[in-house]
Amino acid sequence: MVKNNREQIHHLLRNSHLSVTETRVKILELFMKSNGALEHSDFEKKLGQSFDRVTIYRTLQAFLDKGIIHKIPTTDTSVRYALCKSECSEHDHHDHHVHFKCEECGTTLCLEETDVPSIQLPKGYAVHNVEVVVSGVCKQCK
Amino acid sequence: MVKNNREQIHHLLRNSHLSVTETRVKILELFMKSNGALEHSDFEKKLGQSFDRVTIYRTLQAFLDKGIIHKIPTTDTSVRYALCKSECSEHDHHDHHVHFKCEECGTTLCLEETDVPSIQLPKGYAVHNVEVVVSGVCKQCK
DNA sequence: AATTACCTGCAACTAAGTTGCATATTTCTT
DNA sequence: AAGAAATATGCAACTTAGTTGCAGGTAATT
Ligand SMILES: [Mn+2]
Ligand SMILES: [Mn+2]
Ligand SMILES: [Zn+2]
Ligand SMILES: [Zn+2]
Repeated sequence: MVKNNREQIHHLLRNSHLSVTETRVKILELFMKSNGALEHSDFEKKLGQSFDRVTIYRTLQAFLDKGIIHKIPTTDTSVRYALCKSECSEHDHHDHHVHFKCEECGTTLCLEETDVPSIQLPKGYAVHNVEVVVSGVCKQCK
Repeated sequence: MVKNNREQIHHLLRNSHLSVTETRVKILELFMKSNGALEHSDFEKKLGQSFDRVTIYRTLQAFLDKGIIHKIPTTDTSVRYALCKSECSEHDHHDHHVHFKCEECGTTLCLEETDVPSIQLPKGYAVHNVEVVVSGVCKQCK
């Protein structure tokens, strides 16, 4: 039997020891139905003014802490967020996939199938994490 | 005969069709003597209040446009800048090296010797640029 | 030295992010 | 199912980041 979204979300939140609130459910629904990564302003736009800005900041921070979402690096000041699809948990993210930013449509995608390569650094550096962000033109825009 | 810094800077600016001004020289000197990448607040700190914030923004933007500096992606809202050591020019950056962020001291470094690997994306994506940011512990901090 | 081109500082504004605290909502306990 | 405890939210107030127009200043060109 297939769980519906609401149920999934409920379990996700409970497993992360977060209480189930309207804001959190709405934001998770947004993540689930959206194609690419989302940035803060997307939430303000898509949720209208039904939720306070501060609540959205705090919700995203909570999701990050619990390993529900991850950040994607950018060269501008925006911060992009996407759902963790692997089994991330509190303080233990392992989203070892490549991210793609389309220069045409602006969408940022998680390429779950594309692993980050291992990088050989000069002697003396300890590597903890490798982020790869590719930019170019996406399938849709070609 | 070895050129001194001032002369180098002068030539760099003239070659980029930028006039030689105090702000630009000071900011380039800062880049040259600093170890890692710099962010906007570093300039305000290190230059004191001798220059207007706006001037610093515009100076960095001009350097970016001319291929004198490049940005380094981060997962926070800060933007880091570093000198281009390869032969970048107006609207044509090619800094194909890996960046390293130390989790201990916070320094962000250009690892000029470490090339970014080529990445094989799923069919349908056109790749224009690949950014690699490694985090971990640097030589000094180990 | 004068003219032109370009750069800078200021003011005013918009957007982004943080913190403390009172109130509201959710969860736990009985 | 009701009350107590724990947690989340909204608001206000504040800080930091970034943008734009414009007047005056500095650098380059002749
Ligand atoms: Mn991702
Ligand atoms: Mn670099
Ligand atoms: Zn696209
Ligand atoms: Zn370090």
